[in-house]
Amino acid sequence: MYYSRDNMAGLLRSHDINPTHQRIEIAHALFSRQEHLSADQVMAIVNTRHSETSKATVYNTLKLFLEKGLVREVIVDPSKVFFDPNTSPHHHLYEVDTGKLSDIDAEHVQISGLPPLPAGMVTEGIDLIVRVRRTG
Amino acid sequence: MYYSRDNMAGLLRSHDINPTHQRIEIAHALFSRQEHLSADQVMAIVNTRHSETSKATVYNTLKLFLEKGLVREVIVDPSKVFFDPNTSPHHHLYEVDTGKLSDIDAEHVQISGLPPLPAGMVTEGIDLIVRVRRTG
DNA sequence: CCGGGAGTTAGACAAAGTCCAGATTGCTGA
DNA sequence: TCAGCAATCTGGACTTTGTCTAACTCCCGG
Ligand SMILES: [Mn+2]
Ligand SMILES: [Mn+2]
Ligand SMILES: [Zn+2]
Ligand SMILES: [Zn+2]
Repeated sequence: MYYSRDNMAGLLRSHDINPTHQRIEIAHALFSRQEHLSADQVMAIVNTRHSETSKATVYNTLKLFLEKGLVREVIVDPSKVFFDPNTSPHHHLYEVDTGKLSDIDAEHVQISGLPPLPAGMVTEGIDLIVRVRRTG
Repeated sequence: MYYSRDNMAGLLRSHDINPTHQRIEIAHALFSRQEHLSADQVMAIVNTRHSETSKATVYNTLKLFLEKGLVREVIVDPSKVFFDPNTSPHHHLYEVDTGKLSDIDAEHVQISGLPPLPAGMVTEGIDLIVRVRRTG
């Protein structure tokens, strides 16, 4: 298994993150599933096993992962942030009824005709979210 | 002035909304400015004048406007929702440092190569957000 | 061993938003 | 005119998501 707990320490180190027990568990929750998880979901997953991890540590760790570029943030639900272990360029499909969030490969998506940026500004990212609903 | 208080009643009626005093004030706050406002900002604006409007009414009214298609929601800041009086198709430029949010006309923007939707799904909207930061 | 820095923790706190039961408002029909 | 009624509004309690802090634990080098 590529994203086994054992491999998490190396992954963390390669992103300049000191691998502690809690950080390994949190990384494993995200990377073994390859899903978009909220902080709450991460905490629930990590704490079903053993050794309780505190809320503060979950939030601290997710923020650290974000700063170090290990995960990315997806802002799509007005009430919570999702953390995304997939940092390659991609877009999102959001089912508004169910809250289900899935990836859209950026490879074949073309965005053209954007106006030039205001001077002194640099693009940090372009988020494309396709909001869908079940027909009815 | 096109978006005077006097014209708000008609605008509300044309969207099947019973124009009450509070609803007119809230619509006026949004439409006279043509800006993206949070619920908090709306409440602050409405209450600088007279006749306090309660938090519950601000939230209820904004949700009603949303359902009736009078305004749209912009989800871009993880901590609060912005309400947008511009319901024509357009995209957004978000300055992550300052929180400043501005419109990008959709007219010349082309998005191509999106994969087909899952069966039984219909697109509710496509949100494109360009996140920018001041060079430094 | 011991000291110190990095990491973790409980729990208080804050901000955004929801909910509810009671008060107000503004019609309407007698 | 005005009582009755439905729609709307309200204060305030509550929930959820996230932040902060001061104390505690862990671990490593000397
Ligand atoms: Mn708000
Ligand atoms: Mn929040
Ligand atoms: Zn993703
Ligand atoms: Zn807009």
